[in-house]
Order: sequence, then structure tokens, then C-alpha cells
Amino acid sequence: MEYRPQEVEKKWSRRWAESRAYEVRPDSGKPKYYALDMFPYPSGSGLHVGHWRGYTISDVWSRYKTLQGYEVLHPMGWDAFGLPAENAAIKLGIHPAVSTARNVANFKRQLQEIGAMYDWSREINTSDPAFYKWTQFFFVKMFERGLAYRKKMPINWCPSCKTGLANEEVVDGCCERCGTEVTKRVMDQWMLKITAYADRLTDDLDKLDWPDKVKRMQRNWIGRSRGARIFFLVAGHADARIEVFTTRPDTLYGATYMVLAPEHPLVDQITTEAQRDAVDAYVKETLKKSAVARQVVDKTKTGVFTGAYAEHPLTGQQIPIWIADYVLMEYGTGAIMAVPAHDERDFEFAQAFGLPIVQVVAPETNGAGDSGQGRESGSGGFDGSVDASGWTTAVESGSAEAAAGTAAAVTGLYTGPGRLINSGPYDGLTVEEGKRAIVAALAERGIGEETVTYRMRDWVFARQRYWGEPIPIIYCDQCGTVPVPVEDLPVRLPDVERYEPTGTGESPLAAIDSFVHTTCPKCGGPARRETDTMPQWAGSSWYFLRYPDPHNDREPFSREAANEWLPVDMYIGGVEHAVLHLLYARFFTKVIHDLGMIDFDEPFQHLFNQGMMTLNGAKMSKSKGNVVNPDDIIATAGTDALRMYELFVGPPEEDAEWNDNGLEGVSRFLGRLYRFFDQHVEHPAPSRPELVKLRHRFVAQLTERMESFRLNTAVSAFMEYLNALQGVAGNGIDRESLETLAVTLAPFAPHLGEELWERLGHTESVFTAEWPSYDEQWLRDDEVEVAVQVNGRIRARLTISADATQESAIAAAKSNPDVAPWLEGKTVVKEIFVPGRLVNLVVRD
RNA sequence: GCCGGGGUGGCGGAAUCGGCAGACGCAGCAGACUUAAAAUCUGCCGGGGGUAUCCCCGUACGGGUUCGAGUCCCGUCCUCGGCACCA
Repeated sequence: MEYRPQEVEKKWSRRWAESRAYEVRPDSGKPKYYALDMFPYPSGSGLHVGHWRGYTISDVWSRYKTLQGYEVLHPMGWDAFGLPAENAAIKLGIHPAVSTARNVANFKRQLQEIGAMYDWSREINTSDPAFYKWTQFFFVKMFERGLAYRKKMPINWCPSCKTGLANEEVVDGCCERCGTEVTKRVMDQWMLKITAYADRLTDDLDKLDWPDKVKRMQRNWIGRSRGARIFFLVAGHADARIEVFTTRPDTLYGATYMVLAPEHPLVDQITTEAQRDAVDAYVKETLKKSAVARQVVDKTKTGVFTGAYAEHPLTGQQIPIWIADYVLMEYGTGAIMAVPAHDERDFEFAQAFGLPIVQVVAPETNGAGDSGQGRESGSGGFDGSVDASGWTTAVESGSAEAAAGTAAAVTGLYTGPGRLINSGPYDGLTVEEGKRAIVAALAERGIGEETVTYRMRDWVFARQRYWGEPIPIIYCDQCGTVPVPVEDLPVRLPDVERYEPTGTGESPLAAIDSFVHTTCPKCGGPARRETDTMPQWAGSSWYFLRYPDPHNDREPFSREAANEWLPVDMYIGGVEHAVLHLLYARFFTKVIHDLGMIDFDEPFQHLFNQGMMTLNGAKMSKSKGNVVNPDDIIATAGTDALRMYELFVGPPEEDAEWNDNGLEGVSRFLGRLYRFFDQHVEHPAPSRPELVKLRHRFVAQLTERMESFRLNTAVSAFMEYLNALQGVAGNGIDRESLETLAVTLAPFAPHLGEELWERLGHTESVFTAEWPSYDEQWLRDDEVEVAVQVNGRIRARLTISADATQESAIAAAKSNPDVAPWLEGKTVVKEIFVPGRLVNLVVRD
């Protein structure tokens, strides 16, 4: 009988649906396993085979876990708020809810084609008021805890999307979504205080079973940096104190000038009249530059002297204060002490403006430096001499007029470890000792302290857009900013006539009087609603908590259900969410934990990022026109073949190039397997050791490849096994071998697995069966082939007893006729025996 | 610039504990079946030389460690990803 995948697949998908086979049975008494896909944004273009890859991997894994005896929660839903639906609405006038519903229906149909064991009774949709009610609930909770706050600040603004963006959404100075260059705009914005969780977000990465790459990206993003805050007084301004952040307090004696960010609030106050015009012009110029121009294009150092001097906190020396755009207002304190001898950027700046460079760290040469006279010029990276008298020149040359080249000290740049020099009482200390000693001294005098700074900023949690969760806040003239009471949630998204953001940067909701005008929940007086909506990342920051209890209308989820199923055991999705979604979801989880609603504080125990599917070397995308449509593949090769090919194509974590021929190979394999089964299933042979051995080895190899997630090689294990079975099929195949094949195949090709299982006479689903185990005793061989090397080169192969001793193996090797000529006239000086693998004879003339 | 991943046959990839490089599949070649083709089955399939079953070379490139290196170390080149004046 020929294998007709379409018939088999239709039959089983119908049966699964009729028997509601994949609805989770929370009372099954089995151990729980939560396998989750990153839920999709239901776009208009539908799924291509690249999307299939992650879903296939997670489904194979879910079914594997089912066979291992777990009660598996494998749900699916829709991240349904978002700009594309809204942009389509603007263009075509179709309500986003309508187009979203249509896209969801199409996505759902396509996802069902995968033959996955999704429990559709738990389907969720972030744009459903029954869901976003709880997204708003969490916002209110955050507001109550001071984690959501409103702030007037310059935010990233996308002129094309006409909306604010979080830092995470700005890539190379451009909007992550549309690529338009981002500008700054000062606006009142709702912010979430994710920085309050910066330490926990960094530290808790340690306990997660995630790819190092993603952990590294998150750590980078959070950018925790330990250092010191140091205060500098400004000469002649008793009330002005400049605070700097530095990771190198040990180099304090090498600070020869200071730099403020052009936007720094003290700039105006301390600038001297003589310098005012130059400073004003520079500040104006800087503000005009876009983020791109300032950060990416050109790193040539520019800056202007303010005319003011700061007092060195330890030496009392006066050092000039400059402004320059290489110092960013957003990071640290917006001001630095410049140590050109030991910081690359300061070095460039000092060179450009002829500022003095004073060496205060000398590289250490073997054991030297204890004397405190660390003057020996070590070789490594130290390309200049030390001018011990640098301090005098420091002050004198510190004017704006100082021409390049007049600075006295000609010294190099050195950023490595070493010992302190030119640092008064601290000479001779190592860099690390110096940091501690100098910070301690500053702290004692109240002019500095140890501190930690982060690169990460608070999260701009508002969009001036329509298609999102309304921020549940009411402004009352009497009571101020009041959250909408939980019992009044959800704040529903009203219908609007037009979806365009307003020219003023307000959301379209601002134009709807019936929405804006409301009464204050506190005093009952007239009040206005917030008209901004939440960013697309809001719903996805907690949706995984909803699946265990998706229909709960009294709370976002029951504590018991959440604690029972979460953390997610296996979370599968693309690496593009490494910082955005995954960081936000971790943050929300920690907040919800702190609210006392759950017992865990990390949402995803194990994360797996599948690689992209490429066609002609490029990521598949509808806009590029290089997509392979799964519907076409299914119509010819069938779902099971496509699933297997998605795995076979390459290591699951690596990108893979689509190849029709590869699919063909897998398709042929399934046909071969089916015919083989068909041939033997009616009249199985009695068992025999040969078959038992093959079976145990197959199960061992397959299980090992599953456990190490080498799913591409798991598929080849099937091919190897079938090849081996066909080699011995002349004497018939036993039932046990066929059963093993059917069960193990089922996670990969579930329809065929069920069909074969049924042909074996079973009336229950193959997924009620158990993943087979294997016995070590069948993995051992009585005899093994070992390679015989002479001086590391293979000269013969030898079959010996598996438990042969070193002596007997070497004796056998030496007497082998193929080996003997290589030993003739030589002396064997060393004999190596690796049991089961090889013998190596080392000879000399 | 900094951090990280990766360079293996004509192709996708195996070998991740330092121990027989090229599993498995694709493509190709030869053969069987067929009136013929498709499908299916069998054999060969890194390069060079002998062409007999043997020898030499070979995992980006150059060195090194080791009895033995795709695997470890140093350097170089290429490539992909992240961050990018983060003090």
C-alpha cells in the first residue's frame, strides 16, 4: 500500500479535533510541563515555512514530553495589538479589530495545519477586553507602587509612526519598526521604573537555563557598571558642585580637565562671559544634531572651554571645565573627570585641544612597582614617557587658547593594569587597591562614594496611538492623577472615526470627547482620561501567566494555577526578542511576584532560540518576495514531511537555507518507512537478538539526541535505524521493533505515528504510549574494531574482544600483517591503547 | 573599536570527552525493473597517484602543544550577530 500523507493527515486531524485530544487535563495526576511558543503578531501576510520552524520544534518537544509521561500545557494565542493593523486602518479605513480578527482566523487555520497539540480552549488575545482588563490592572498596581510615573522628558520620537519609542525600540538611531530616523521630543510620558529592578534583572540571569548569547545581550543592555561618584567644586561658584561618575577612581590624580554634557544644567551658570558665545553656539549645534549624527557617524571630538575651573578634590589644583558632546547627559551624571592618559576618548580629546596628559598608572613589570617609584617604562602598550611634573602644566595650559602641541607632557595612552604613580600617597598601589583606597578617602571626607550606574533607562510606556490598551488613568483638577479603580476596568477602547495620530502628537483618542470626559473616581467631579495607549510590548509581558487560567474573570489568573504551571519549562522563539520582550516579561514577572501574586520571580526557566529560515541567503519575508508557502508544501508532501524537514534541515539553533531537494529526501524516507511497515505489520516475525540490539541502540541514540536537542541528528537516527532494519528484514521484523518505530516517530510525524500505531492494532492514541527505554547491556559489543596506528597514522584495523587487555591488544596489533612492515627495523618506544578505539605504536629508527 | 558565534566534500550537515574525518540526506555516476519514462531498488561517490585490496594530501591560513588535533594554545584572514563616545 502506498503512503498517502494527505489522507492520513486529514483522518487524524479530524479525530484529534473530535476527541478534543489536546485539551489539558489538570487533574491527570501527571507531572506538569509547560512548553510555550512566543505567540505571534497576526500579520496580514500569514505564515511561511520560516515561522513553522519554531512551532515545529516546540510541538515535537511537547509531544516528546507527553510520551515521557508529562501533562503538557502547550497553548497558543495572539499578540494582537500593534501598529500594522492600525496603519492598515489608516490606509484602508478598516477597523483594526476587524482586520485583526480576519488575520487571526487565517493564522489559526495555518497553525492548525502544523498538526500541533495546541490546546485551543485556552487561546488568548491581547486585544480582547477580557484580557487587556488585566494588563490595565497590572498598570494600576505599578502606579500604586510608584513603578509607573509620569515625567516630562525628551523621548525618542518616530516622526513617521508619530509616536514615542522606548530606547530598546531604537536601532542605530532609527525606528526599529519602520526605519525612520528617530528624533528627540520633550513630552509628558508614562514611564515604568524598570531601573528599580536592574540589579535583579542582571543577577537573576545566573539562575536561568538560557543561551549565553541572550544572557550576554541582556547584561550588556542593562549595562551595570560599578564605580564611584566624585564631587568637584567649581572655583568661584560656591553653590556649584559637579558630580561625576567614574569606573576608574584610581586615576583621580590623572584628571587634568573636566567635561560636562552640553545639556548639563550647570553649563549656563558657570560659563564665563568671555566664553559664553562660543558655548551657546556649541550647545545649540549639539541639540540640532540627531541621535544618529551624534552617536554613529562621526566620532571626531569636538568641544568648547567654559572658562570655568574646578577644584581637584585631593590636590586642590584647578582644572579647566569643558563641554563636549562625547559626554552624554543620559548616562551617569552627565559629567566626567577626564583622565587622558588612561581613557581613550579623553586621550583623543586632550590631543585635539592640547590639554595636558598625566600618567598615573604604570604597567607592571615582573614584581616591580612596590617601591612606589613605578617609573620603569614597561613595554606593553605604554608608548610614552611619564612626566612627573605634569601637574603644573596641567593648570597652565588649561585654557581654550592652548594650541595643540604646546601641552608639555608628551605621554601615551595606557588602559591596562599596573601600579599607581604620580598619585601622592597612593603611589605603588595596584589599580584595584587604588580604587578602594581613593574611594575610601573621598567617602571619609564626604566628597565621593562608591556607586553603581546602569546603561538601561526607564521604559517609556506610552504610545500616541489608537490600537493599544488605554492607560487606565484619570486626571482630576481636585485629586490629581487617579488610577481607574480595578472594578471599573477595563477602560475600553472606543470606536473612532479616524485613526491618524493628531498633529500635536496626541493619540487619536484625544479627539473623542465621550472618551476623554469622565468623572473622577475619587471625588466624582469632572475629569479627563489619559489618552495615550500602552506599547505593543505590554500584553506580551505577562500573557504566559494567563494560559494556566485563561477564562478567569475575577483576577488575571489564580495563584494556584500559575504556581502549578510556571515557570515555563521551555520557551521557544526567535532571538530577535533577546532584549525587548524577554527583558520586559522578566520585569513584569518580578513585579507580579513582589505583588505577592506568584511564588516565582523568573518566567522562563529554559529558553531556546531557533534559527531563521533563509531562501537565497536572505531571511524569508513577504516584502522581499522570498517566502516558501507551507500550504503548497502540505498539498504535495504533507504536514509530517514538512515537520521532519524543518528539523532535518540543520541544527535547530542555526539559520538554515530552504532546499526543496532536502524536503524531497525526508518525504521519500517517510514513504520508505510506510512501505516497510506495511510489509511487516500483518505478519511480524518472532524477536531475535539482532533486532533487539538494533532497537536498543536506536532508542539510546535517539533519546540522547533528543535530550541534547540535536533534533536534526534525531531525524537521521530514524534513517539509520530503518536502513539497518532493511538490511536484516529478510528474516522478518518483530512487533516490538515496529511498535518502537511508531511511538518514537509520533512526536515528529504525529499523523503517521498514529496511523502506524493503529495498524498495529491499538485503539487508543499513540500518545497514550510511553517513550521506550533502553538497556545498557544491548549497547555493549563482544567484539570491537579498533584502529591500529603507527606514529599516529592508521595502518590497519583489528577486531578484538571488547574487554581485551592492553597487552593482548598491543600484541595483536604488532603481529598484524598490515602493521608489521611499518615496524620493521624500528624500535617501539611507546604503546598507547584506548579501549574500544585504537592502538598507537610509536616507533623510532 | 569592544564582546560573542562560525569557516569541514559539488550542497545541507555528522563527528563537541583530544582517539578510525565526512554519519544521514541531497545532487551526480553506473546498474536492475520497464516498450519507455516516473516511482522503486542495488552499487560507487573529498583530492591526487597506482588503478589490486596500496600510498600521499586533506576540516579557512601560518605556527605550537601532544603518541595522536576538525576538536586545545598563539597569530592571521574571512564571515555572521550584539553593543557602539556608556566615563
